Amino acid sequence: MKKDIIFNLLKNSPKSLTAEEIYNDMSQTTDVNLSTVYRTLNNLVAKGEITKNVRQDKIAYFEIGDQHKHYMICDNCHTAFPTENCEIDKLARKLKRETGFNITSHTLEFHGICPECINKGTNK
Amino acid sequence: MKKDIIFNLLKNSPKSLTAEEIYNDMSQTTDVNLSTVYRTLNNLVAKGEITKNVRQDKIAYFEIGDQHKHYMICDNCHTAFPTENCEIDKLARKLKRETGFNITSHTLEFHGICPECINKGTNK
DNA sequence: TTAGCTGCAAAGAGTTTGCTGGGAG
DNA sequence: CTCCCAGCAAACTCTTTGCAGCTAA
Repeated sequence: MKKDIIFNLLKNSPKSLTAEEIYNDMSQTTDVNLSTVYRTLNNLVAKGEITKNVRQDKIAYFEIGDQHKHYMICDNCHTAFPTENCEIDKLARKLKRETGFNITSHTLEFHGICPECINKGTNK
Repeated sequence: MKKDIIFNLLKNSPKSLTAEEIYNDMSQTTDVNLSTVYRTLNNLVAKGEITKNVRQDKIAYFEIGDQHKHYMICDNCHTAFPTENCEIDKLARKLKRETGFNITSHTLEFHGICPECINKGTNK
């Protein structure tokens, strides 16, 4: 089942993946259609097994539900650097308490220029 | 100049606006084209006068640069409730110090169900 | 047989772009 | 006269959907 292949790709990836990345990867060993990838991913999201996150580039990134990560994204080379420590949960709980809003998820994204691009002076 | 109309709409709005909202609003008094709205908004963003933020719904929201706000978005009624206090700047400074990444902006978005929808029990 | 996967092609939504005419300085 | 602004239509990108055939239980 292609669902398993997709799930495993996500499971073994250290970073979140786009539908296209998954499609390209799978294509090397399996016969797949992009629609199938999207459809499967949406199924997994609906089941709560994976997470979907739309970034500033308007592209949806998927990852296994439990590997909650935030990223620092370089506006020059577009690399996404994961940030482990998420102190937002504290803030979320505080907001929940103060407003009665039942917060179930959040997204956080930092933008700027990564050290490498700063050194290379390749900033546009 | 339509740029001024657009800028003022954003200036007088308590919340961030989408290109379409701006277009609809302007259309009542002025003759405009959606492309013009987009083009003007992108100009303003390039000049740093306004800010563009793509949310999970894949729609770009614009606001005046200095009114930095985050939102709690109800997944049921889709209303966006602004959150004033942004403690992310602290985190950003810390990350900058630890990683050398020059963070210039960030986005934060909370998702869940708002008090009103919880009470009404209209959750799907 | 019944239900759930697929592939394929077409549709959709939001946004961008090329080309052209117009108005401001 | 230049140059920037605006309108229009077409193009683009990522994603979704309808339809039909297949496959597994």
